[in-house]
Amino acid sequence: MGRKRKEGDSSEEPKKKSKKEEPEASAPSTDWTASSDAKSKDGRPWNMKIVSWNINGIRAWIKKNGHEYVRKENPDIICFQEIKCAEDKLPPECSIPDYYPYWLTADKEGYAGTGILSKTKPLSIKYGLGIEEHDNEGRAITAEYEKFYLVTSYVPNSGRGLVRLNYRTKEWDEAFREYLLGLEEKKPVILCGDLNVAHKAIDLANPKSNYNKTPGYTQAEIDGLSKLLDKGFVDSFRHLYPDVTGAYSFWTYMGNARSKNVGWRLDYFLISKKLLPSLCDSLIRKEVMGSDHCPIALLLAV
Amino acid sequence: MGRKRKEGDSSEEPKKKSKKEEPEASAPSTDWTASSDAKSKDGRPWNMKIVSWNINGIRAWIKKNGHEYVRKENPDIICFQEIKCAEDKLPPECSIPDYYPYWLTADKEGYAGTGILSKTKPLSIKYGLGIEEHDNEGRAITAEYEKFYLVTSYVPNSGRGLVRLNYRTKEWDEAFREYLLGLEEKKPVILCGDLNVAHKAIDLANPKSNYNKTPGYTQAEIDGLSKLLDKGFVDSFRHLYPDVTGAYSFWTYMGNARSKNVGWRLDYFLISKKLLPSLCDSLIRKEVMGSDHCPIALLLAV
DNA sequence: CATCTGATG
DNA sequence: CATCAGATG
Repeated sequence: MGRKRKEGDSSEEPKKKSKKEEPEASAPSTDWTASSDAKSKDGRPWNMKIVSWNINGIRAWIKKNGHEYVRKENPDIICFQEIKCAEDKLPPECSIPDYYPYWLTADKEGYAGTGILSKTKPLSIKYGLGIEEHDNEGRAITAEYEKFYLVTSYVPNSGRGLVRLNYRTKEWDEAFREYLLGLEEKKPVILCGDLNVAHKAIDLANPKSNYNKTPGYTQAEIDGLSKLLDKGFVDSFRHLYPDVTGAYSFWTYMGNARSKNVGWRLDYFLISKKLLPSLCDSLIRKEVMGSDHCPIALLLAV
Repeated sequence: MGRKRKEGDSSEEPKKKSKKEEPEASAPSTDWTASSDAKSKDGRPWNMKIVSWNINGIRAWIKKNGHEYVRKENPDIICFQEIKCAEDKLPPECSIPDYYPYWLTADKEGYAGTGILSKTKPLSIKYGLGIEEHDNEGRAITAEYEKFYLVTSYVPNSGRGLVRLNYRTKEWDEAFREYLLGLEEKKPVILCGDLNVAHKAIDLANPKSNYNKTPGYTQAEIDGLSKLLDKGFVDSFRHLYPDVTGAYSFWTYMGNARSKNVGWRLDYFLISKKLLPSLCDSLIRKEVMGSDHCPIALLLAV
C-alpha cells in the first residue's frame, strides 16, 4: 500500500518492547497499543495492517466507542462482521474519515452483515459469492487489491441444536471453498472474519464438553476448515504460534466467560501459502472491548 | 383504616406549608415530599392515602428505584397499571414489606397487567370484570374494603390508527360502566388508574391537534368517561381544581414532552358522590420519575 | 448476557 | 422514546 511502517500513534517513539525474532515460540504481545517491529521471515518490516472484528451490531459498537479503537489501531483496512444494520440505517459515524466504506447487509433486518473500510480504494469490490442461495445474508465481501484478494466473511452459525449444521457445512462451506479456490487461481487470497469454528482443541477452552454439541466445534465444521487448509490456505495465527494456549477471539457474554478467558478462537486470517513470505505477524487484540469478539490484526510486508 | 394521619416521614414535624382552606382556587402543591394537612369539607383531617401509578413495566420501574417513592409516599394502598410482567417473573422486590400484594396479568406476556399493594387486607379481591372477553388482558382488580370498593384499571388504549377504538368504547367502556354501577349498588366505589382518556381540552396540552385523531382524545372515549360522571362518579382532581391548567399525569417519551409539560391527564381517581364528604385532596405527583406516567394520590378522611 | 426487530404505547 | 418478547448468537 506504499505506506511507511507505522502503528497507532507511537511509531516515531523508541520501541518499548523487543520482540523475539522467532515468534513461533512466544505468546503474542498483550499490549496492543505498543507498536510492533514484526518483520517477515526475510527481514522486511511490515507496511500493511489489516484488522477483522465481529462487532456484534455496529450501532451498539458505535455507542461503546468502537471508533476509538480504529483511530488508535489505525489499520489500512478493517473488516467487520455482524454489523446487524440495514445500509440506510447506518449511523453517520460509520463513515470514518480516510476510509472507503463498503457494506453488505442481510435481507433480514438487523441480522448478520459485513463491511470493509479501506484507506486505499480497492481495484474491485464483489458482494457475496455470486450464488443466489448464499447471497441473501450479507456474509461475504471481496476486495481486490494489487497483490491479493481480501475476502471477509461472517460464516453461518450452525444454530441452537445445530439446526443449521447441514446448511453451514454441506452448502455454505462447500460453495465458499469453491469460491475462494476460484479467486486464488487469479491472485493470492487473504480470508478474514468470523469463520464460526474453532479448529482444534487448543482453540477453545472446553473442547471436550463442546465437541459435536455446540455450534463451532463439530467435526463437520472442523473438517470444513481443514479442507481449506489442505487446499493451500494457512491459519496465520497458528502458523506463527503453534503452541500458544488460551488464545481466543470470542467469549460468550454469559457467565463472565471473558474475565475467566473461557473462550473460542473463531476469528481468523487465513492466507494463501504464496503470501507466507509477506507474513509479519498475526495478532489477537484480546484486551479490546466493545463486542463479544475481539479484533484480530494481520501485519504484512507487501 | 384506623391509621393516624401521617404523610411520608415528616408527619410528626411542624407543618412547613399552610394550605388554603378552599383548595378549589389554588394549584396543587408541587412539593410532594412535604406533608399535607388537607381536610375534608367538614374539617376532618385525611387518614387514608391511596396512590395510583402506571409504571410502564414493573421490572424497569424497579431498576429505576420506584421503590424509593413508595417508601417516601407511604400510601395505605398503591395501585399499579402496566406491570408488563407474568406473575412468576415478578422480581422479589415486588413484595414490599407491610403490603399485601395482588397481581393480575394479561395472557399475552409482557403486556398490560395491574396490581394492588394494600397495607390492610381487603375483605375480598376480584380479578377482572367476570366477563371472559374482557378478562384476558389483566385490566382490572377490585379490592373490597369496609367502606368502599377500590377498583384499579388499565383501560384499553385505542391503538395506533384507532384500530381498537371500537373495542375500547363500544365493548370495554360499556361493560366496565355496567360493572362499576353494579358495585356501587352495594358500596361506594373508588375507581383509579390509567383511564386512557383526557376528559376535556384542559386535560391535555394540544387538544385541537389531537381531537379525534390520537387515542385518548376522541369523542367516543370522552363520552365514555362523561357517561360515568353522569352516573354519579366524580373526577376528584377536577372537582377540587376546576380551573388548574397544565395538570397532566402522562407525557410521551418522545420529543422531551415531559420537560416541556406537553402532557395528558389520563390517570384519575373517580369517586362515588357519596364519598365526596370524605374527600380531602387529589394530587398529581408530577415530579416523580420512573415511568412516562407520574403517580397520583388521593387523600381521604374515612 | 447481549444484539437486534417488531408490537405496543 | 420507552417498555417488553422473541429470534439469534
